[in-house]
Amino acid sequence: MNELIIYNSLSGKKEVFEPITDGFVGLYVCGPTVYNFVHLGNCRTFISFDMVFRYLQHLGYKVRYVRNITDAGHLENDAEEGEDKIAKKARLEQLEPMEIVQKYTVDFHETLAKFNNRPPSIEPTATGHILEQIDMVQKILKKGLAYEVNGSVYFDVEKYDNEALYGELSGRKIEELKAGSRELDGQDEKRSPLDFALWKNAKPGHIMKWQSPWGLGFPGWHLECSAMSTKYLGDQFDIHGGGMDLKFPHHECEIAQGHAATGVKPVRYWMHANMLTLNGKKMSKSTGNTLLPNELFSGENDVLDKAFHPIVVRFFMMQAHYRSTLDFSSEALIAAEKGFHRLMDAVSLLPDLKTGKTSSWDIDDWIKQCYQAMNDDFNTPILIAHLFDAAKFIQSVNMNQATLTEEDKSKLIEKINAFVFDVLGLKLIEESQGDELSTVMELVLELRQKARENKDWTTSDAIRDKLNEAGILVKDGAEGASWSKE
RNA sequence: GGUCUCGUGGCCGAGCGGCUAGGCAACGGUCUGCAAAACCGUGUACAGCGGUUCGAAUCCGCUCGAGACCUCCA
Repeated sequence: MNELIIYNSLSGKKEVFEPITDGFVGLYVCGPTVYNFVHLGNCRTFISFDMVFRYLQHLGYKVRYVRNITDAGHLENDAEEGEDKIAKKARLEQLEPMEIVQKYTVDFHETLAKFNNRPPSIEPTATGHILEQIDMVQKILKKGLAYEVNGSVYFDVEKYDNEALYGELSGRKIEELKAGSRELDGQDEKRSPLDFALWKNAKPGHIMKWQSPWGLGFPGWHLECSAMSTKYLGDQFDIHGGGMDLKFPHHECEIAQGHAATGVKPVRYWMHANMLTLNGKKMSKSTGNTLLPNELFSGENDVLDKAFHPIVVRFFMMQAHYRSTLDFSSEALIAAEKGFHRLMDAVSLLPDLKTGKTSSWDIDDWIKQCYQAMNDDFNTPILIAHLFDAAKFIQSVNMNQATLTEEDKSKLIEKINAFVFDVLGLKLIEESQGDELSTVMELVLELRQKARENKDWTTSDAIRDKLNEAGILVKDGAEGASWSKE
């Protein structure tokens, strides 16, 4: 089998993946700030990395997957007088800040569970790691790469840039950044507009604050990820993921902080998932161009024509590469939904296939191609194309137009299940209408069969058409009729 | 304005120097009482204009168009 190749945002190239410790992978992904419901764009990133997590596990790696919950509300903007996002929401909803955090953390977990995401190995919170963050600030201060002003501590970007290289991830040069940055506010404490806060002094009235060597305050924008990834994965770890929009400045600052504090660059492979768009534009909380998962599942929204099952949405996302933007539309989702059902029908059919003395298809070659697709930077769309080839073959065997040996059948079952369920994280959508409907349908189809035997086509067609109108699809197969809900 | 992506057949979406991507839709066929489903077959698509090359959707340049980042956002 060929090697796993990952596109590393740091080098801008595909690189062979070599973990620091054989057989183990440290994976860190930036989690959400829990001050609002997660929208589908947020979900896409977490679903993408869930797939990465799953595939690494499938390959046999022991993966420690750390994803933070940002529950310390960072400021709304970089200016001196920003308002804490969680505190602001708490004021608007008349709740304690930690009630806000709890409410949206629960929503986040529930939503990702619907998408069949596996929970991360560790899900640390920012407020639970204030000491680690303070510790990291002190380390950076000791190295002389940060300075304190009025109870706040700022990272000295220019000084760091002299020794290391600031901007290597985002391809930015410090001179260009300086030229492009706005005028400083008159009372800004920062020496340079590029500097960023490691620790902020809490103004009177600021709710979420902690005691520190520099007085009462709260951690800076980017610090928590560095502190927590270092604590749980070490000074240097294998993969750091996140949304494309976090590349600059968030991840750039993480590199600078981590490097400054520990002396080594924190991450070997940087992975960035691309944006989910709606009407061709990035989904974004601040612009309101969003769709919430529950609006999608219920169909209660102005954007799409109907409701969609979370697993169908997951499949839709897997049909695009994680590094490409993906646009959300009814048409595209309906197409994905139909394809999904065709694939799952074949998967369900597989265990019942008859076997013979020969196989008319090269299963081993197919398996090889599936791994090749995934090993090439997690190319799920190509994997899915191969899965459809298999679906076609399964149907052919079912119709006695192709053959399959017992041995190949078990191989096929093993790998189809591995790729469809373990790696892509799909699952069969249960027709959960309960036994009542099933009993009724059994009776109806029985009556219809009687009519058909009597060649009473008027009655049998009427039953089928009426059921169809009610959203129940009747399919006449060789072994009798079956039904499914639309 | 700066930095960087992307523009593929009716729609979605891979590919990224030569070899059928795939899904949905459409059309023809097999099957069926008729349908549906399933299966078989059918598309000479790569924004435009130049260039490099034996050969370009794929590399280079320009033009047009879309988007992301440069302020919190996955």
